[in-house]
Amino acid sequence: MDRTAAEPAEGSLLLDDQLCFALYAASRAVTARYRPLLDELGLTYPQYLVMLVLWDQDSVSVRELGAALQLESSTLSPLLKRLEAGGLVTRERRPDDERSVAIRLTEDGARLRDRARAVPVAIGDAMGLTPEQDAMAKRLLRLLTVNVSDGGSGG
Amino acid sequence: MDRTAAEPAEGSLLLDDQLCFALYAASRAVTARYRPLLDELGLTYPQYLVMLVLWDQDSVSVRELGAALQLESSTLSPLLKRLEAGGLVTRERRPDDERSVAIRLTEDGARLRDRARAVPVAIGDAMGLTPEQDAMAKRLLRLLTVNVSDGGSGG
DNA sequence: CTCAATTAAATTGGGCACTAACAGATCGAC
DNA sequence: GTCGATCTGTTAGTGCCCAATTTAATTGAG
Repeated sequence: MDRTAAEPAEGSLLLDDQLCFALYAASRAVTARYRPLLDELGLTYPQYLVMLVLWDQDSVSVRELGAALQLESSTLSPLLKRLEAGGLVTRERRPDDERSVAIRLTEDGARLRDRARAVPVAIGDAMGLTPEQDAMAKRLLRLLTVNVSDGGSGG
Repeated sequence: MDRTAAEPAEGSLLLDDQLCFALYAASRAVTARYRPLLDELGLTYPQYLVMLVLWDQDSVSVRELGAALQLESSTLSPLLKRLEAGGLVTRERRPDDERSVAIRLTEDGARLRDRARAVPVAIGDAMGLTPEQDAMAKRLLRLLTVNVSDGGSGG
């Protein structure tokens, strides 16, 4: 079995031994790759993620968006105002609970979906992973996210 | 319906089909997990990454740091000024090439290394991946980073 | 029921990070 | 000495998190 590198020591402080750095670098590289594609749609990367949720399920509250994207409302509020200013969504208080704000697509926002369809195809192509590698990466990243989020220190 | 194992459609716009979202969420979750540990060291997460480089190799230029961390000088300059203000590093022009700025650890900065040793251990524990999963994740993330950075559209 | 306290949802403000675009200084070649 | 290239720093805009505030709904004591 050929192994790319030796097993790093348990408490290594070398940058290249850190999974966290590989994760951080990959995340920024992917976001950078999205940028020119999303520029054409007039979206930033987090805005694109919000639109993905709305294209799947229209009329969600800020709180529900935060739950889906694991983002705080203090991140979403200004972001949603920019989407509203761009004419892609509307924001209005829910009549039955005026603490909540319902986010809905405008016609422009709904129309953008067709143009956005090319984006994940192009990115998937650029990522250059086999379907098996893609599935494995998603599985590992979700496991990591769950473990790290749950305050669990269990191995 | 259960589509956890199903192969997502090529051009799916569902949030949960996107590897990019799994990556983005994992990256933020890991950073959040680091926060309380790094708070005790008086470091932010990117500052910690810079310190990892310096603990391995003292006296590096801004350019070299940028190459190691894949960050621009416009990110590093203010970050390094904060580290300098915190008394962890010094910045001075290189005598042989006064365009370059040499970043060096102060005694406090060097001393911090011992306290930092517990950090990757705690994080590794929280991540809860087996050594095989950890190695696989790093391998996939690096492959992803290279593919996505190289402008390659190859599959 | 009425009023105060508590909880919930969203917003606002401040600090750090990231990017793109630009400005200053220095080096090397000529 | 001039010119192009290199290295660093600065500025403006967005995103992210934390802490504090505002507004609305709920709960509890009388």
